[in-house]
Amino acid sequence: MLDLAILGLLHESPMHGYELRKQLAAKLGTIRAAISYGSLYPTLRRLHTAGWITEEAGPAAARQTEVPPLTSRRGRVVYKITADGKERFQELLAQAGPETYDDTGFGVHFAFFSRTDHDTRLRILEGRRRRIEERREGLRDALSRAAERLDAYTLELQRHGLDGCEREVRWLEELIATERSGGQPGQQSQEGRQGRGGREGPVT
Amino acid sequence: MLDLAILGLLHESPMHGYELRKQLAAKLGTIRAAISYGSLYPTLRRLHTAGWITEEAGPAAARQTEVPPLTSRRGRVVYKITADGKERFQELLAQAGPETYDDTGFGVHFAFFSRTDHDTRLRILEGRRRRIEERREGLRDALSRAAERLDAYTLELQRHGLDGCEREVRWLEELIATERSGGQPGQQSQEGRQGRGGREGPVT
DNA sequence: GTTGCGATGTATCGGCCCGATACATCGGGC
DNA sequence: GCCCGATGTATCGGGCCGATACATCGCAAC
Repeated sequence: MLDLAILGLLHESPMHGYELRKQLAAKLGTIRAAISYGSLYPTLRRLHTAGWITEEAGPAAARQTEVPPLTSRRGRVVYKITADGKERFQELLAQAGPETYDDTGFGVHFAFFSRTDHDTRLRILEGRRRRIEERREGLRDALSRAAERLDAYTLELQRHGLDGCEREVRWLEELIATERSGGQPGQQSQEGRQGRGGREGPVT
Repeated sequence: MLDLAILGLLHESPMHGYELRKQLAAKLGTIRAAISYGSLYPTLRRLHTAGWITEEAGPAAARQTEVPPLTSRRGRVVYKITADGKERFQELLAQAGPETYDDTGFGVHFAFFSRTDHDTRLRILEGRRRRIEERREGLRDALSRAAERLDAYTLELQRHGLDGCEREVRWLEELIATERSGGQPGQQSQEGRQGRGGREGPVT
């Protein structure tokens, strides 16, 4: 999953690790806290070994190449996607396994939807919807069957979860409808959206 | 986190691993998919080593004690909480670190709120609210600052995340208000709740 | 002017947890 | 009589996290 996210960001522009982490947090902040360095650097190494990215000494280190490193000077490393990496990125984008529909997997795929083709987008949205619907049904069953056997707080947790599922399904329905009509998300199709943060430009 | 959940369930009644996993899924299904055996058994072993639970041969194995195990017969193992374990459980319930406020940590704590004292409940609910409010502010900033630089799908993901935060905060506000007034969740304080799944019995 | 602090930056280590896999029992349907 | 799905215990490789260490740079306070 990290592979996809990193390849996707490096596809936009080369970067060093620290910057990568910040961008990752900005792009995926809604779905996962913040990727830790303990994951980032090993993953970058793995991607490098596989030939999907290159590692180059950045300006900070290059500045010092003439002076031999007295105190083992560690420069910044700039990572760059390769042609193979771009291919791999497309491959990861298109393939939709079970892990594509869980919270994290779906979030990462969705974040790169502008680079994904129409059919794949639709397939992933529908797969995700099915997944959430199953979770919702499970919750509904649990609530109607075992309502008396659970304490008030567990019950409230289930109800809140059920609400969340219903909200998620509505959101997905809207996205699927927009997708089928060939539009992009963001231009309000219904009355239910007041101008929040950014953009409310005219229909493209 | 698993420690707390397992100890909490074993506090209700002794169980073997398979049953434990099912109950865990039922109780925490809204917050984490389903605890895997690759986590469960090592954790149980750890709890046993620490002296917080005991492992006993269950009926299926006991039935065969007279016949020497020809084919290394593996019986079911029943786990039971000890006095130390109950103490540890209370300790884990009361202590609220940063990880108490993330999605999983909060969910697990909340699921055992009926065994948590009033003050701790309030402290955790408020800590969680603060956490979500911070996430919400970060998202709001990102949306107002970088709206033009993001593609439509990333933007939509942020908006959906922001909605989720606002919903979560409203939910927490309600719970905090209920908590302060000394009530239990579930008895609708506002008009906004129609009878869904289970229970709408009279006030206890 | 130096001292100290927060942001930038790279990297590892122990440990939790997951998914896949293996193996064994048992009840019931075909 | 046979297979299949539910029940049940257990391990292994690997991904990812939190804590930690180390190093540089700009800037503000003293």
